[in-house]
Amino acid sequence: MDEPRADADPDSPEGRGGAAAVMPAAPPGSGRAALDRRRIIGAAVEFIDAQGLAALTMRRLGAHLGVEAMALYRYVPSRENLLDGVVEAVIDELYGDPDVHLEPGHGWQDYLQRLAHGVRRIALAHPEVFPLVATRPPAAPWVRPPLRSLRWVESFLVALIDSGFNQEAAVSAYRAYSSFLLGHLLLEVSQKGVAVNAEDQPEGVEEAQEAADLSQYPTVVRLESLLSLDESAAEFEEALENLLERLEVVLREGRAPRRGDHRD
Amino acid sequence: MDEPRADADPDSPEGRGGAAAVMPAAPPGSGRAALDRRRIIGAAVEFIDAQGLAALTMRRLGAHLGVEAMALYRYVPSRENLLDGVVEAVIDELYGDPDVHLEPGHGWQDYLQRLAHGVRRIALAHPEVFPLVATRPPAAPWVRPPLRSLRWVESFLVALIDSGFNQEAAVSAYRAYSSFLLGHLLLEVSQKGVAVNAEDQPEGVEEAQEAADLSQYPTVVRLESLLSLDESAAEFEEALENLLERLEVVLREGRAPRRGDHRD
DNA sequence: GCCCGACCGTTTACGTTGTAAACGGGCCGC
DNA sequence: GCGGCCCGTTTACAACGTAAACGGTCGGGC
Repeated sequence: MDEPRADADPDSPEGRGGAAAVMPAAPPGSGRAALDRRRIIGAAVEFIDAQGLAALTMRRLGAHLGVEAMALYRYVPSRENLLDGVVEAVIDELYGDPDVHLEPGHGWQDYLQRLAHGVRRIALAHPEVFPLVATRPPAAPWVRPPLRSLRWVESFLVALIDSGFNQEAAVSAYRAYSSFLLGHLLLEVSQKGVAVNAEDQPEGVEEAQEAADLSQYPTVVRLESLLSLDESAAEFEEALENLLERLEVVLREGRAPRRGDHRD
Repeated sequence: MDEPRADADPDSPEGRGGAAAVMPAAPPGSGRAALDRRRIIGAAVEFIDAQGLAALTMRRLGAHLGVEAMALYRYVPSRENLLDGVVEAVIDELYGDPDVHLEPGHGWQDYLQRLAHGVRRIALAHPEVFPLVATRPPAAPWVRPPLRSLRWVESFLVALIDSGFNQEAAVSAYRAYSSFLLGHLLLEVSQKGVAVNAEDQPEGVEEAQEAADLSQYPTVVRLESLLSLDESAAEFEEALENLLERLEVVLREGRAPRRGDHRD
């Protein structure tokens, strides 16, 4: 069971080394491993990946670390702050990804491609965490999900400006890129979540009743197999390429991608 | 304060009649208004809009309705189910929107435009509810947020197929459309949420410290005013038009928008 | 006219949650 | 060797979601 497939998604966790996790610098002989903020947050990520966000409780997380709940409060001021830390830790995995670079050595398109796939890899590795990445209120208005890190925003803007984008175009590209990633990845992980929930209760009774309801929606029924196909990887790639092409036009025309209404 | 501006966003709540709310059919002389599922869900939407999702408690919602918490359980099996109802009620506001039609009378582009703006109006009217719309696990894999209603999925597919899209193209368009809406609107409401939170604590101390941190990100600092500009309406419009153009090409070429790699 | 069961909101109760506060033990420098 | 500090535990409490029992207020059958 669970063997890697030939046509595996290059961003899926199985397609790579396996645990691309946050890895709290493991215990190098430290006996039982001392508690500290990083270890706690790492354990929280693990826990959410395994049990889901709703199951994360201070007491349960404590138990997972072999400690009482209150011990966590010496390193983490509150559960809310812990969740902020979880979000930060997860997107910080980008720094450890050898395929994503802070500086564009091979052009801005290569840079954006690598960055996008890096974020997608994170989303797929932590499907239960990603909705948190998507919805937690950002620290500042211009730090947008899912790229919620000043360092990446800076990197992004510099990369594009250095490649010839003017300021307005770079900022505009940042926004378009953010919504592209957010929409595609949130949809993808939410769909994945449904898939695993669905194989939990194959009861039969509910299925029949649900299918009966469907009689009012003949087109949905007719296209059900098409609709159920998971082509997320291809769609992601296609939409990303389309976005890059759009940005290329913007760059070549040297304008901000404003209301240009060339409708032909 | 709070007066409508000249360049008002046509999808913003102030730009239209005001409360586009769910309106639980008001009390037509029924004294104190009987409890029922619709009224409870309507009150929940109101409550979340006003106080935020985290503040919604069975006891508080009961109090808001002049009733004890346990009374709600006669009409709603659980808080989780109540939230599902909230999501459903909010997207069902689409049916009451006179500018959105279930059937495309003026072509598929008009149909998609109206639908998109209808959803955007809902997102802006209920910014605290929209993340719920975006992240709650859908009932079936092909019911995607934010258009989480079989009736609208059916309507969407029929509209496109009747307009000449083949089945694959219609399904593909449904996916692209969903992620477009999800990404743009989630980003927009999350940004709006930060804006209102930001004007709560203008302390000065934190601001200075935060600004100090920014010294490492000179480009972000330099572009701060550009980054803070809210051009959501224009960006939404532009991305929507781009999507429609893409779909138009797909339609004209009579292909499914698969891996076509014409890279020129 | 009376009574009875159905409806529907209240009361009470329980286990779980996040977190404040007091506690105590083991290790360190003096 | 001993006082203080670091850090995990204990105890405590208010608030939560919800199960169960309760009671009042009806409308209809005898």
